[in-house]
Amino acid sequence: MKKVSIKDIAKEAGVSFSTVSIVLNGQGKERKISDKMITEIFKVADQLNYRPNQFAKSLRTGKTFTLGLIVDDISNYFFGHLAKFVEEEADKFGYTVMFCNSENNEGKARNVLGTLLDKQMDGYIIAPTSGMVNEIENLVREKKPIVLIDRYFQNVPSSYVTIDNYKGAYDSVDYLIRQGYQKIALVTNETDQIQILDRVEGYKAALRKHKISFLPELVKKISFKNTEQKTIKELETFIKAQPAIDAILFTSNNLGIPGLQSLRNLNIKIATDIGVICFDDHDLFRLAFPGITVVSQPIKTISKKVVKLLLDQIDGNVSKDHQIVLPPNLIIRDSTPLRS
Amino acid sequence: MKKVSIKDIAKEAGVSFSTVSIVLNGQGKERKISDKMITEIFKVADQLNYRPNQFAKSLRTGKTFTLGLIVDDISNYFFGHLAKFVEEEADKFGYTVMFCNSENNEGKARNVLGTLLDKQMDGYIIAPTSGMVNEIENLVREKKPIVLIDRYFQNVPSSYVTIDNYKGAYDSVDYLIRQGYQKIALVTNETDQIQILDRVEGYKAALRKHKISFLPELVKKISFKNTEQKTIKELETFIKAQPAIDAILFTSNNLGIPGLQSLRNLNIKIATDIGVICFDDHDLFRLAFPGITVVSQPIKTISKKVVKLLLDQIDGNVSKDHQIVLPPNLIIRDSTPLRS
DNA sequence: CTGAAAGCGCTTACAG
DNA sequence: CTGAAAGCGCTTACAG
Repeated sequence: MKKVSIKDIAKEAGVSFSTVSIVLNGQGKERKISDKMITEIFKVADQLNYRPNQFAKSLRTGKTFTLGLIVDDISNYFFGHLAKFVEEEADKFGYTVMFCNSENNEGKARNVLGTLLDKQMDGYIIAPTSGMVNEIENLVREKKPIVLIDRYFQNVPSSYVTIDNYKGAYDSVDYLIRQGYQKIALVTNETDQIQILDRVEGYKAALRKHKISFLPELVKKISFKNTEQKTIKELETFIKAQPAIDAILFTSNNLGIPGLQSLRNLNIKIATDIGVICFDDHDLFRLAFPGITVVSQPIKTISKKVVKLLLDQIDGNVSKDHQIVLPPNLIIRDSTPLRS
Repeated sequence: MKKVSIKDIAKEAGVSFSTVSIVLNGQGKERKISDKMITEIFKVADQLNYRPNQFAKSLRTGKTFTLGLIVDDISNYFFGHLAKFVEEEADKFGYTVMFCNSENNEGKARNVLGTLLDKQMDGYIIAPTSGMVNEIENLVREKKPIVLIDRYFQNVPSSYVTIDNYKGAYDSVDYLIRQGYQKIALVTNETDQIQILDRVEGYKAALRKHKISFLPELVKKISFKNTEQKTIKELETFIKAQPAIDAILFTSNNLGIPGLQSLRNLNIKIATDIGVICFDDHDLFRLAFPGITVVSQPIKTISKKVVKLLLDQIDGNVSKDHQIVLPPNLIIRDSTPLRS
């Protein structure tokens, strides 16, 4: 079961192996190789079940037809679906994808980026951790094809695709207030990542618009390092300490899901006792009873845009519009009824 | 920003590039390269920020330090978590993982396997579709490192890691009957995949044990090709047609989640009106109200075993116990109360 | 102790 | 129309 190479085909077909290479790469016609030779070579290649050695190819051409994807956590609803659609889209163009989880942790993120760089991906799709600014800056400077997702760095001129996070939060809070909620808590992560900061700003702006004063004690920040259990406990404590709260905006799934658990533990009824909105849709929110109102991201569109942007860079076509901000979608369910 | 190679280091350090290669591969000591040379070479490599070209390496050594993972759908709870843990585990040993979705579709599955083969993964982790028997058989015959997950082929002597699906279903139905349920429906997929067939067998066996006769009309089979909407509709029709049903066992998430939706649409109350158990845990089942009783798979353990088995094969250590069947875990929640 | 050389499997100017 | 040759960046016997 020896691996068959271009030489084996050459021997079998009675030509030099350069000719084989040319034909197999579809340049037979333009190089005026005789038709019968072309047919013959393809036949032999087929018979021997030839599969080109990709290393050799990559070593020569520098291309790998592989995209690197770094996300926080692939088992997360948002990133899992993103990964799926990215793979689907990349597959259409003959690319495969290699994924790594950063666990939202600087060290791990830098390591996996290093590994992907060593394996010379043709392009990179990265949800960057805060500490990666320098690495990303370098990649951009070196003109490596790269598209950031979910967040970006304001001072780094990279391509990215995100949603309008400010608007997502603004619309949610505006909607809550119109529904009659007044004491709206914000549960968010302790981070300087732009997508989170924008959500916080959107929250504040909506309060301002309605002349409701911003109360720092209604904002709870959770560390990325928390276990889910710890988050649940912290949220219980927070909610108990602020009994006047009549609604909560969670800035992510990772917060909203334990949040639901905390509310259940405290025996606080969603909709009846408290309004709830969460960023990012999820099967749970769709099917929970009551259904949870969410700010949903158009994950499929994001994935398509990301792959498009990246392949354009790889192919040397500079996209003029390489920083894409998509509109979020407020999906109203039963967790935010009119406040009586 | 030219890529620095081993030659650049050699020139800088004033030695031949073979020496550099030897030192960088940590064989300096045993090849008795002088200590100062070793230090010098490492220093230069560091200064020049040298990163070895992996193609060249792979071309010579045949190793890629990459594992290929083929799952039905990475955005699925079970496979997403599996992928995460596999990556985590592989990372510990210096391997990265390339993933592909088969979409449970023969053509796609065969394609992605071909691509991974071309890219010469060091090993393969595959949730095989039914049509892949021949491909898997070939891989096994060619002694390619491979471990199947979630299901396997009875006539192919490959490594695999699954749970005891028969027992999972048996225990669930046995439990339901002890709780007083009598008319237990089974909602499953239309497939000949072993993990599903085993679940069906477990269901039948438990009925037999309790001398409840098996009624074919209580079994609903759903096609993998269905959209979620179609499944919801089909399940509504099925449930309406069998009003005597007092419990349902769903053999997978992809069935249970639309199932919950169907029940809601029909205004049938889980726990009060009907008992529900589903295969594979999920955030939704944990936090739904009422919480859904599930047959949970030890995903982390599965992932560890899979990677262990695969790396053993890669390293040429034949594991005696290469077909692992782990016990499932019946997690009892509120969807299966004592039937009054 | 260290270096020259072959070779992994390709692609691609170049020559004829 | 087709082939000989160089080279991508490494590793690894082999020689001295």
